[in-house]
Amino acid sequence: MLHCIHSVFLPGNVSKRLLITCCEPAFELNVGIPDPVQDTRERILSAALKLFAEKGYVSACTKDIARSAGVAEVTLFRHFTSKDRLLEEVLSHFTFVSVMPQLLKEIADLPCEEALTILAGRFIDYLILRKDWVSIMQAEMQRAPDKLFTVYHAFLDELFGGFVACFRQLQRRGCMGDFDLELGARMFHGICFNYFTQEELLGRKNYKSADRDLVLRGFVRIFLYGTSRNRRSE
Amino acid sequence: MLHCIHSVFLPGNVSKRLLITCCEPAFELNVGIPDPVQDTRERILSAALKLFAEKGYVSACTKDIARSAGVAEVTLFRHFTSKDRLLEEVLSHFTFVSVMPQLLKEIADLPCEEALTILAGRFIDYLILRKDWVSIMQAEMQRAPDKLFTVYHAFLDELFGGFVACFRQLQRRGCMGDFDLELGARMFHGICFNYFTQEELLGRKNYKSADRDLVLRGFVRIFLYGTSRNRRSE
Amino acid sequence: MLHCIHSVFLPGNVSKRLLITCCEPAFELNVGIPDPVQDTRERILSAALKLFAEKGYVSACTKDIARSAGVAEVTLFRHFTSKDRLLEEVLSHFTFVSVMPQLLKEIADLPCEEALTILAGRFIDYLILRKDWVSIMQAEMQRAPDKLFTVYHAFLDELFGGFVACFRQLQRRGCMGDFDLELGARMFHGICFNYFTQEELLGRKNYKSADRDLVLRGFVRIFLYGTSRNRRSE
Amino acid sequence: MLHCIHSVFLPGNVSKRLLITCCEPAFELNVGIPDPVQDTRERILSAALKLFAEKGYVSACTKDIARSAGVAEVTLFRHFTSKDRLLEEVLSHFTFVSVMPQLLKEIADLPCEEALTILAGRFIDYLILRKDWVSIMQAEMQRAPDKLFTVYHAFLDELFGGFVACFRQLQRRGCMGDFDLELGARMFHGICFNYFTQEELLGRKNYKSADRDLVLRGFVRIFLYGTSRNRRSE
DNA sequence: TATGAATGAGTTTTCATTCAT
DNA sequence: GATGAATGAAAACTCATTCAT
Repeated sequence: MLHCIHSVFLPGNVSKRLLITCCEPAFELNVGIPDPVQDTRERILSAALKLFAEKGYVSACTKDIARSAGVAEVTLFRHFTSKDRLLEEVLSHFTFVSVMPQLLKEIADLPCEEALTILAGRFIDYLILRKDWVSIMQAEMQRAPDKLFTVYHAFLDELFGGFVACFRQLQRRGCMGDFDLELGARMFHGICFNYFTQEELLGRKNYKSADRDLVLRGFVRIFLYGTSRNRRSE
Repeated sequence: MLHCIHSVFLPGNVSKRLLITCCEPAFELNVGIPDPVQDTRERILSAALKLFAEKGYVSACTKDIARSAGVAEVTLFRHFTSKDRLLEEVLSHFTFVSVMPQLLKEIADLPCEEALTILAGRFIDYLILRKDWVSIMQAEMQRAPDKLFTVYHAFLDELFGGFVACFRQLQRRGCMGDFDLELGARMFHGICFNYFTQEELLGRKNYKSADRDLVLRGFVRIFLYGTSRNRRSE
Repeated sequence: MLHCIHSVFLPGNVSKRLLITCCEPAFELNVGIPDPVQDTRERILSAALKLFAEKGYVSACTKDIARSAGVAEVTLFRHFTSKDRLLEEVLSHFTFVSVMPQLLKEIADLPCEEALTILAGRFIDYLILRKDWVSIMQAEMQRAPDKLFTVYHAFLDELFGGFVACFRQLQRRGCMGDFDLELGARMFHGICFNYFTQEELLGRKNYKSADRDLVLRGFVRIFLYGTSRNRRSE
Repeated sequence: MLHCIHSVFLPGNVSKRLLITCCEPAFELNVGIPDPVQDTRERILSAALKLFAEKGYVSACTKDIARSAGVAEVTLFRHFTSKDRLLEEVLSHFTFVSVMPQLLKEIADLPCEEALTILAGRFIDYLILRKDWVSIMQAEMQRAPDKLFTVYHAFLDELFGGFVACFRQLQRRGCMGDFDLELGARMFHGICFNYFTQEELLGRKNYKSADRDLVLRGFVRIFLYGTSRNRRSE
């Protein structure tokens, strides 16, 4: 269950490798114990994640998921009882892990603009890594079985909390102004999440990807200066 | 086809009435010509919009749409050939109309912060009015028949263009700093759209709705100060 | 819905023809109006009756029923919503009709032994005519959805009432003794029903069928003498 | 395999305890030899008997039977090869044992009416004890694998034989008239079996159970008087 | 002997779509 | 133009049974 921790929010661009690895983390961690049962289960989960994201929950049929996982359709039901339960398990199995704490340490010594730019970058990397997961959430929220709501809201709460903590740390260091942290967190999240949505989910490659850092830096600067007015105005 | 224009981006809060009216605008506009054929067509489109948004494209079955529109299932096919075509027609029928031009005039004489706050508010009102439409787009983009992409990207382009034009106007009036307008538009859009998504689509009523103006004003201030640094720093 | 009345409880042995006709009575009555919808419905009902009786409810699959009715499987569901509902409709569609009144008239002038023998014979004929229906009831009662219970108990109540009325009539004519009519009805019913079960359902052709009348007459005599003891003893 | 003998046809009413005990008789008899293999086998047989009776052969799935017996599903197949064979084994394992001989001795000295009333009562007690077994037979006869037919017909033959023997004994003692014994056996059986079916299987508690003896006595009297006419008429 | 894992064949049911009127 | 009836294709899910250990 601890898979993907290492790769998340690490410096550097997200590589194709990471995206693929993301779906089958057990392999790396359990190399010594190739438990065939877990393997089957894991393969089904990964196949389901991929197909749910690709075709939507309803259109991704269990037969295809099973075939794609290399097992018989029944096997899927043996492991997950129903398609609905499979969705739930997929969404909790691949759910985020708390990364903010570590990240806060990483950016502790960086200058403010640098810190926020890296924060934004890592957050987006993380979303890219969890692209399928996010995709499913975006698409299925309105059909929203309660379980989804719970998981997704927990995800958002965790994020906002992380942003708030980050801002507070920067404030303590004296490099961020005094402002409504909750509101700032929502704003910062909106900017990053929207960037991700447009670039990755909608495929609107408005900016060459090489320029990503520039764009994010641009966002950060506006945000940083905007929230600094109180300090400045003093 | 131009229904809803009047109600969009007009000053004042979006009332329940408007939201409801939105789905059956033809009645009000075509009172003089109660063309029964158009009527049938319109009723199907409205029913489809509602059900697609509610249950997702795949899960909203033609039988339910037809029943909800008060016609036989076959009639739906007479009018729209296939379910796929129906989706396309729904999405273009209820698509946005260019509202920015008018809005620019409205805020022409307002002080900058006021202008942007109202812009944000109207934009969100507009999204609320088009909630079903947006919902469908969010959910079905990944399944993305080309047609959807085209329509949605046109929608976004129009929006960004509008924001850019608005910023440019405010710059000319000397009340906004010098900054990358495209980048600003993306940022501003992200903030507003994310607010809408969370409040309306995800039902995360973090802020009491009475405070909406305060929140938006908070966003706008940060954005405004942030983009003014260049001017100020001079 | 009035099918089968004419053929039930008429004098004479039950012929193969009657048994077959029983399942598609509408043809005879509605010759002038070959309503294709009713026809389809009727064909499905008949096929279902037959297959349910033959293989049991669970084992008679809807595909086979549909094929045997000459329609597509979906058509069956269009008409009956679910397999469970189909069973219910089959059981009420082919349910008994009140025949006792007419029968009482028929045997009004016959000597007592003759009257009871004919009553027993007709009752068994009737069961043979409804063999499939009874078969299903026997087999599915324990799985017993409430609906079945209701229908079957109504069937039994009607029968017992009929027997009681018959005995009372014979008493009035002075040719039956004084005895507990309810108890007598249960006994008489048990004898006849058991005969039917063994001969028809279990295929225990212990007695040559030509002797049926003899067997029944034997039963009747014992019953008749047995219930006459009170009169005799006076 | 001879379990239940002691409790069958013993004087006194059938207690709840007997009914329950009936399914797991081996425990009591084999206390000294707790053969674990037989135990497993026995547990499966009992579970199968219960579930077959409750849900019908087809609906009682091997998984449930196994779970209810506390073993793995495969184990069931190890012991019985196939579900069909399991049914056969269940039906022969729990089949009746010849009880008539003993019963004849018991009623040897009783007055005729008393003897027949007790005979009827014991027979019904016996059926109640074998309720599950009878239930299965009733329900599955029509699907009738040959094996079932054989077992059930043997059961009936044994019964009829018993009744005939009983009647003959009473005749010898001079307390029953001269009549067709086969025919009488069928009649007597029908009356008792029908009583059982209605009270126990169909749950038609028409008569308060306290009155059971009265009802049976009523039946017996009619039967007795009816069959005595020949003697009397002389 | 006992079992956890896996499966092929089949079940009921739903859906978009066509036909005939 | 509108519809009731009919359908082929596919969906989720179940079941008895086998395999490997």
